[in-house]
Amino acid sequence: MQVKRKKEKILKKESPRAVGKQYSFFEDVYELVRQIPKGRVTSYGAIANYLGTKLSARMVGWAMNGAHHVKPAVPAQRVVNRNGMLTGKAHFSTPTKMEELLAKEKVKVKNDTVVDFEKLFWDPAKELEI
DNA sequence: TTGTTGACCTCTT
DNA sequence: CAAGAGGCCAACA
Repeated sequence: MQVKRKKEKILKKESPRAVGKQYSFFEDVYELVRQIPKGRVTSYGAIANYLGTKLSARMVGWAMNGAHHVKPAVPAQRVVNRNGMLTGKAHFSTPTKMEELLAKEKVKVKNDTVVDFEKLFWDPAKELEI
């Protein structure tokens, strides 16, 4: 994973355990998510896959869990599951926050699912050319 | 310190 | 075709 891992010092209080490592899955996830273009979306699996461990898509979700109190803000609303469903909307400040944020980016959401998900899908492996 | 859980994905029955 | 289980890593009790 040749992600632009800037030697930032995030994960201060977020990942006490990761402090010793300096870098972690989370950091890479945040970096990647921040690079998602406006109006585009991607999936947990794609991120996990890009980072090398496609089997740890769950961790991407965990990373998002802490994304709320991380700065700069991580556009977690652009990350959905494989079906384009807003599974993590419940974790936002309000259940509709995620949908609203996407709406501002001209991303249509219907029944908690991103419309034209396949078209708006942003594959990091391709866009960033691993 | 060990065990359970979690915003998921994929393979197997 | 539908349902179940496994697997990754980190946080929390």
